[in-house]
Amino acid sequence: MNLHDSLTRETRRFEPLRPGRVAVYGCGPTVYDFAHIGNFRTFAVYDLLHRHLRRHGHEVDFVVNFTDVDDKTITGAANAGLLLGEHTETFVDAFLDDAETLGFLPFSSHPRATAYIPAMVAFIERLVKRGSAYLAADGSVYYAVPSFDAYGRLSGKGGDDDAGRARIDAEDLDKRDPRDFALWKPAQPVDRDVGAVWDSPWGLGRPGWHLECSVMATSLLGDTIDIHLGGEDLLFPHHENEIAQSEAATGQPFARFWLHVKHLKVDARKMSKSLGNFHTVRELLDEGYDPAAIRWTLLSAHYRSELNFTRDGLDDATASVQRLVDFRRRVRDAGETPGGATELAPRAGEHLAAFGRALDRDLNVPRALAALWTLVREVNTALDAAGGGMARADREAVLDALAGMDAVLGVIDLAESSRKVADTDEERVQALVDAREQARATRDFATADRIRDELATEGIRLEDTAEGTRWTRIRTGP
RNA sequence: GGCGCCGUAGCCAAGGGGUAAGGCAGAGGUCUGCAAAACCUCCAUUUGGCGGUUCGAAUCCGCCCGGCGCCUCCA
Repeated sequence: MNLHDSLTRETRRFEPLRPGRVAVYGCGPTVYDFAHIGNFRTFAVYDLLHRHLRRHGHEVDFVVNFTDVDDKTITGAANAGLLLGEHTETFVDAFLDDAETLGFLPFSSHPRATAYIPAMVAFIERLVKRGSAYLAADGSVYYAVPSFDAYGRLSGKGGDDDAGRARIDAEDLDKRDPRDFALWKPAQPVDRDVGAVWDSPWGLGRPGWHLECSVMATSLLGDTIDIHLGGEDLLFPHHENEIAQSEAATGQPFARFWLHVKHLKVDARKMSKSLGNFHTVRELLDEGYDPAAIRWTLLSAHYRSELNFTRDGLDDATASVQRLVDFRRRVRDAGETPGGATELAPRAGEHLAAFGRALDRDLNVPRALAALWTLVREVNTALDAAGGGMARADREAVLDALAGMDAVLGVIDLAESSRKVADTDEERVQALVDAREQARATRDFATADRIRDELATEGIRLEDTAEGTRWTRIRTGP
């Protein structure tokens, strides 16, 4: 498969450093609030990559951290009158809930920054020893950017002639270079209030944000990882700083591929609380949207393209997901016709292969979806022509192809699970459907249509077929 | 100001030197008591505008217009 590497700005073939085992690190949420739909676009792409790597037969060590100590988490805890851990726990749990809602495969591990403080201290000591970091008069330990020649290679920013250099103000006076960044910060009163202080050779304090990811990544995955992911905003300075720290400490290349996910916009504007277009997953669920439709929407554009998140888009996605659910059900329920496989079986295999090839091209989901819809249309056409039946071998091949595609898309089972009805409800619906059948038998269409309309308002769709009336719970959006 | 990205039909969205994938919506049709679902047909001589390179450009180059991101611990 090929992936686009932000560092070299080229798309090239990806092979794991260790055959069959891929080491991936994705910058995770800062747990100071509920993650929003934009955050989840990025994480949905993590899940997409995770699933596709597994489709390739790789074992994947996929680490997604929780940043549970930084300015925002500390401020949030202080405002809530809680200890840091008490405050962040809520949002850690919420993230894991939302991830499950959106059908994410469990990641290999979710390290919390606060669990890696000793490793961070040791990491800083190595950097100080190597002359890459220094203790400043204010008690902070800073990374010395000028000591790292390759600084700026990833982002094209941060050269010593950069305009940002002018950004020197009072708080930077203790730095040797304005680009230097904190690895360790001395304890402030608010830090002590919420319990965000740890001991170190430089006194009580807490780690700098950039350091956290370098330490968790190298601790869990080794000095050189295969793929490092993040939102596009993290390219500078976060990822630039991660490279500088990690490579200075280990002497090894840090990440072989850097993938950056483009931000989504909402109604063509940047998402922000002031514009009122700030959505969380749970809010969208409360409005009645299907989790599978949200997932579909987040994945439907290429990850390096801007994605405009709209209600219309969610409605489109709802329809697409419903069509897939209907399709799988139709194939599963199809009557069996005698004989062996026809041309349908090899065609299904070809479409699955095309689907995989598209994803191999830097996770090109839109192109992959074209293969999916071609499969759907060809099989539906064949079913129509054959009066709704198909050969067993064909059906198995089609279902295998569909399962192979959905192993990456992950929407069909997710959609089915949100369409379950309670048993009692089922009896009531069936009774109404039976009553309608009686009415139809006597050509009392007024009654029949009234029942159908009533059920429609509950999201129950009726279909009169040659084998009788079938009913299905569908999703049509809020 | 510095660095970078984007502009494809009503909407969403691929392609990225060889003659515009796919989905949604819409129109007509098959099926149906009527529907629904499904299928068939139609739906961009054209890819923000103007030039240029080329046998050939949506794809390359230049300029212009419009939108956006990063440079502030926002995914």
